[in-house]
Amino acid sequence: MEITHPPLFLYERILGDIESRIVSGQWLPGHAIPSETELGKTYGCSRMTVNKALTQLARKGLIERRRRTGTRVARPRTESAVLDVSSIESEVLALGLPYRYRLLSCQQKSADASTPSFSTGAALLFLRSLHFAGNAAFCLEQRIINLEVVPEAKSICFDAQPPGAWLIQQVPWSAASHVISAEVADEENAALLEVPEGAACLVMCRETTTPESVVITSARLTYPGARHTVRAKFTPGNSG
Amino acid sequence: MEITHPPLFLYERILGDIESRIVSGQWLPGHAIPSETELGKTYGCSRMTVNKALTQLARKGLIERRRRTGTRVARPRTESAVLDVSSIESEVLALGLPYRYRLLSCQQKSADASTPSFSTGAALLFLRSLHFAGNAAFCLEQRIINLEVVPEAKSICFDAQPPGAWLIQQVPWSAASHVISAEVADEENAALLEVPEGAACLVMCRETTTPESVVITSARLTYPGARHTVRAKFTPGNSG
DNA sequence: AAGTGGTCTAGACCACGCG
DNA sequence: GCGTGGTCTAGACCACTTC
Repeated sequence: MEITHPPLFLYERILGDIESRIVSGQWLPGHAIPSETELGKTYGCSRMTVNKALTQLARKGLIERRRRTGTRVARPRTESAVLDVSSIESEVLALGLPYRYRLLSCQQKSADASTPSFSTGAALLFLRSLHFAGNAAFCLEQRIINLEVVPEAKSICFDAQPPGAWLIQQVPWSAASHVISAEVADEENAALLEVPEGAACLVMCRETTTPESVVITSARLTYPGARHTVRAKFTPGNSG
Repeated sequence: MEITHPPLFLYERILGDIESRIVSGQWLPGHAIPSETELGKTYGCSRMTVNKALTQLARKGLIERRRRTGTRVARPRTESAVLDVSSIESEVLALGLPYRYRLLSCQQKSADASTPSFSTGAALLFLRSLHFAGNAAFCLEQRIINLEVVPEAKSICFDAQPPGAWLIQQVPWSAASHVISAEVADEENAALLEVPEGAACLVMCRETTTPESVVITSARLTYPGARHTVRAKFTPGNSG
């Protein structure tokens, strides 16, 4: 499917060409994109047409434009532009509390029926870790990393560095989907999060995928419901 | 605060002028906006400059443009562009289940310390209702409507029509903020939602405000955690 | 047929930021 | 200085839709 191309305008073609080079990883974050005049010559069109394409890409956040230095591929700053969740560390610091992180476990296993998001047999890295705000437990993270896509993760030590922070540096532009739900804490999670057994928890599951729809990583974040909320603000026209 | 306007470009001025007329309710949904050529004469500029402003407004979804018939103020189709929650009815229908609605209670009271979002003394309408998907309870809605802003609500019968569906027709463009959290069901809510007492529930609180930051309505939606999730999808560049 | 939006042009000038 | 992006122009042609 996905045959939506009838009479493509020139600026749409330019936009699509550049976007696919970025999203495929061919042009990595920091890569210099030709100037408007150069692209105008390449496509045999005026600078205004090129400008229209590049301006829209900049508004989307895929590229960063500066005078004199030119246009470069931007580096993703958040795991989700929808919910604006950059990292748990910055969430905690935004509350004015000191941030601390502890790795609970880390092991390598192959994908099977219990991990339907990953193709069977793929090498996976399973991580469990706790994030603290001040002295209180803030969030329990259960992370799976697809080593077929990010083999470098094998040789990284996640004792000091949370996997989310490392991954956001590694993986170029990618898509993410979220599902938020509510659960009561079982005995184990209650002990870890320092809440009574049966307390309500907010669970956020995030899956990040490559343009080819291969899951790069899945994160399951469990927050004590009484201590955490997800906020979203909307003023008309924030999506333009 | 909010003095960020130093050297405003002309297209930004045009865009802002039109946006504020829409968002203030001066131009209601359906209102015809002058054509590009007319606006070009009004502002003493070329059509391209007007086009840049109007194109951006159309991308934001505030206006709808059609050839020959011209440009009109769009009508909001969702209570939140961020979470894409149009109405509970369409949520249920999207699951392929028949939708049913029942009003539990409806009473008028004045704002006091228990309703900090509304200025003290304001006339408020309190509604409690249940939404069903098939035969199962889907969501408990606790709604407060500010009658100072929407006095028409006094004479509306919410027995058959959910308040959210009615409000979205009434109120023009407005801003909404969301807070999502988790709670366990107390005895009353458990009975209404047909879940065991102590079950985890997802609670979404939404406040819709006028441009002057007066709260029009507040909605507290309680979903059985096991039966409902909030989904958000993100592909790079959806916000451009 | 007429008027609308949509794209595109081949110029222009300016502001910025690096050398 | 000089090259970059950013805006703006005064035209143009086309597609579409209603009349």
